[in-house]
Amino acid sequence: RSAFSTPLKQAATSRVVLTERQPDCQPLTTPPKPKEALPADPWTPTSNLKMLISAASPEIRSREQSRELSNTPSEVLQAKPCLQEHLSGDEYEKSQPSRKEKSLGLLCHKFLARYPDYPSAAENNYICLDEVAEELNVERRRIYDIVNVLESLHMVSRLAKNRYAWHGRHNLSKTLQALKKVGEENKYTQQIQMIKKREYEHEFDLDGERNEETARPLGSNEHSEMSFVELPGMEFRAASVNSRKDKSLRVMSQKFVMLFLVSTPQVVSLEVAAKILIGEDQLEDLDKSKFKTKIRRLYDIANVLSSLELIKKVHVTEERGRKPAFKWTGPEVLPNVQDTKLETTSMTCPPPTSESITSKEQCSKNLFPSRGKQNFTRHPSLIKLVKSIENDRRKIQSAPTSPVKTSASTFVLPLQPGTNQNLLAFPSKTAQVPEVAEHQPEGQPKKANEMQTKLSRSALECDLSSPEVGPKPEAPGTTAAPSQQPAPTQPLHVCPPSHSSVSPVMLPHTHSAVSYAIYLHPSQAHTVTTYSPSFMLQPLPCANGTGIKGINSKVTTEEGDNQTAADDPTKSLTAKERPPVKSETPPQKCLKRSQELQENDLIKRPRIDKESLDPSPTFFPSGYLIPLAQCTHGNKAALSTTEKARICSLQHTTYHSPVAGVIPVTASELKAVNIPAFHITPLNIMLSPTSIAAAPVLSNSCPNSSNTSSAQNLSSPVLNFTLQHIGLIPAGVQVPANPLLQHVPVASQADNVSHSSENVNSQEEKVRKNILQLLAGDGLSGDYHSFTAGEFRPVPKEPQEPRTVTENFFRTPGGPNTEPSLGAASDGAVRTSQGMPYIPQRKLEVSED
DNA sequence: TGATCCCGCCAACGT
DNA sequence: ACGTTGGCGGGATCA
Repeated sequence: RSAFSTPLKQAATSRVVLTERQPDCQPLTTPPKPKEALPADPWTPTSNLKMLISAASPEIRSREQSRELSNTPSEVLQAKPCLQEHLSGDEYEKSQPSRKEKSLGLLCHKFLARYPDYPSAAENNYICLDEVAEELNVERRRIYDIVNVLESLHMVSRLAKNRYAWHGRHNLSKTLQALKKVGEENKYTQQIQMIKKREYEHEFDLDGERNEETARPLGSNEHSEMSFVELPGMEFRAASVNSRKDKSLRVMSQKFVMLFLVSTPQVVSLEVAAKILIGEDQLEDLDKSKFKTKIRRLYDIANVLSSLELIKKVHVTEERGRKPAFKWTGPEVLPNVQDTKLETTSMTCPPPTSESITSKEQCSKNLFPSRGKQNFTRHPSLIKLVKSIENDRRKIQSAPTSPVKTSASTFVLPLQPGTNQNLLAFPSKTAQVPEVAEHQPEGQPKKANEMQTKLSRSALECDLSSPEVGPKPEAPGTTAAPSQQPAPTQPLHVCPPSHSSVSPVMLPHTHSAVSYAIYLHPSQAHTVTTYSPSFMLQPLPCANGTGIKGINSKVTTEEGDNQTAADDPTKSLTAKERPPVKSETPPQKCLKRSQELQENDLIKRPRIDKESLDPSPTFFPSGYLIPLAQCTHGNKAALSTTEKARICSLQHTTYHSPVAGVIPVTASELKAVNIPAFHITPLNIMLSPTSIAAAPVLSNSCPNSSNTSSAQNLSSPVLNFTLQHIGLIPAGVQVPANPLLQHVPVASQADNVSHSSENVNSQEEKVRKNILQLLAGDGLSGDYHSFTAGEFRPVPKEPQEPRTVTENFFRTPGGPNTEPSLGAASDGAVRTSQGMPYIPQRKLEVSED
């Protein structure tokens, strides 16, 4: 718990405030980054506002702020309480803050002003909901709204009960990449078009015919509920959070963002968004109230996103009239992320040893309160293991027959059909194999492997080098000396991720290096089997620019700034946001390469995908993406780096099932974390293999998944490969001996695995068996669940740590969870989505208010 | 009016 | 049983 509860308000400077706020911060750590140093006024409501204002980008909300804030500073708000007493009724009322002053957007600004965009790794920015609510003078409920949205962007993660960790924008680029990817996989673009088309049709020929076709696709698709998309790293928290059915805000927020990222003009009208999000749209009859509610929620989300300056409100004018819409003003999401910068260091970094320990300890302190040592202990063994794994992997890859490119392979989360757990998958911790159903058919040519390998290298380099994807944390001026803190490597903890593969599906990264894990609802899982056709459909996946179907829209912002074209994202970026991120030059090369590869793959593979399409098509992946946790999971990060490289190379495979989630951490993450080179220590490397291993394809196949020929397709080599990895994985996981991990429930069979590497072998065997079974078809059974990683919680010493995982993730039927299936699910029934025809475009104009 | 969206009831969850 | 989360939608404000 935070030590301080004292309100900062009064005397501190904004900066100070921050610092104080975070009791937990380590002294050493650099001070919070104050974004531009703010004036050091006493902390008064007013000052607060000022901060906000200054902080706030002018573009967004400028109007409101200027109006509201400037004129009636919120002083009123805070001051009021005192005044109130004296005032008579009317006066009192007058003094009351207007509705606007209480807006979520404003509140969000205040909230954001409290934390640096790019907090240094060292500092732990803990957020205590109670405190915040109190300080901001709002009910907690409101804070939840904000936090939930921030969480969807992985800007915060939940640590424990009333507590969240602030990550700022470090993970933002990754998150966005992941979201974009998922959005593409979901075919959101098509869905949007569909909707528009329908509307269009409606206009003219009222119902005439928009029969099923039109309707269908939509319904089928989205319906599914999604889960949350998580980035590797942040998962822990997610896990806990996810356990619940997070139905809305979080997920809705991610979906909403996805819409922006996939749509060409990057302008999304509320109406369309609501329909898609409802997914449900089942069949047309949206009921009004539902729709209305959705819209309400979208406003809530939009307000927060606006405060983050990721979107801004505009109006789209169509024939019908003006419709409220939002335009994306956030950073462009590049397919790949990569920066150069640290890589060298990271690569070079010496293995962790004593020093690492230190760092690690810090980490653990922050993130995981008590455990650290253990991990280290295991080191050596792990290393060996890793190496061996690596070797194997190499062999495999190089092998002529080399199995399908690993990249392609994906693991699917096996969710039980009935269960609700939406999200599960945890990458990390346990590896349970069981569920895996089949692996995917994608028989992709292997040649890719070779290339990949090569690429991977380069990619790695890139990744490594570019530490920050987005985040460059260091705020100028800020104290932090990233270097100082060793990265918290807690290597140990990390490991797990790979295994987790089990549950989560690993997606090959398409262009982006980003990895994410998607959690699906069980129901979805079935459906999902297929790969997303989207790729196929869209030959030009990435293009952000001109879109395919563009609507002619004119966007105008209020301020009249760049409003016009909705598109140039570049402009919009704020300096703050984009800090380091964009420097992608070097990386770009990598990207290009990877893309090229991808393209090739696409070309090659298309057929397969198509096939998959037919059957029951749609799947919309819904998931939650988790970014790597920064410090927390330093290890992972390390792993990820390696993987990343691979991924990078591999990415092409877009097609995977939407469901899958990628676990691997990206280099960027590391950067974000500010983890020093350490991460890359041998351990990491070692791990990476594992993580990679995870990649092997296993798709949860639905039993019926016609498309996937998974089993059949597996080549023995592949199978072996897969098995090996799988087997390894578990071992690896355990090795780390991270307490957390340990707890994680392992697959029933696997569970025994001891942490030590030695045990691995036996374990492997088990695993293999399981896998085989799965392949055979057993896997489908819903029983087993995924495991998860534990979540990290700050609280030291609580024994329960592990609990989260178990409980949440593993809920078994019968338990509390059994919840009503999502309504959606039922209807979600499958509808196939076929490619959507392009919709005739209408003219739209976007205007500002 | 229609667009926004604050407010807070109350259920699901967690402890 | 009680505290935390957060879905949800009535109805107040705004434009």
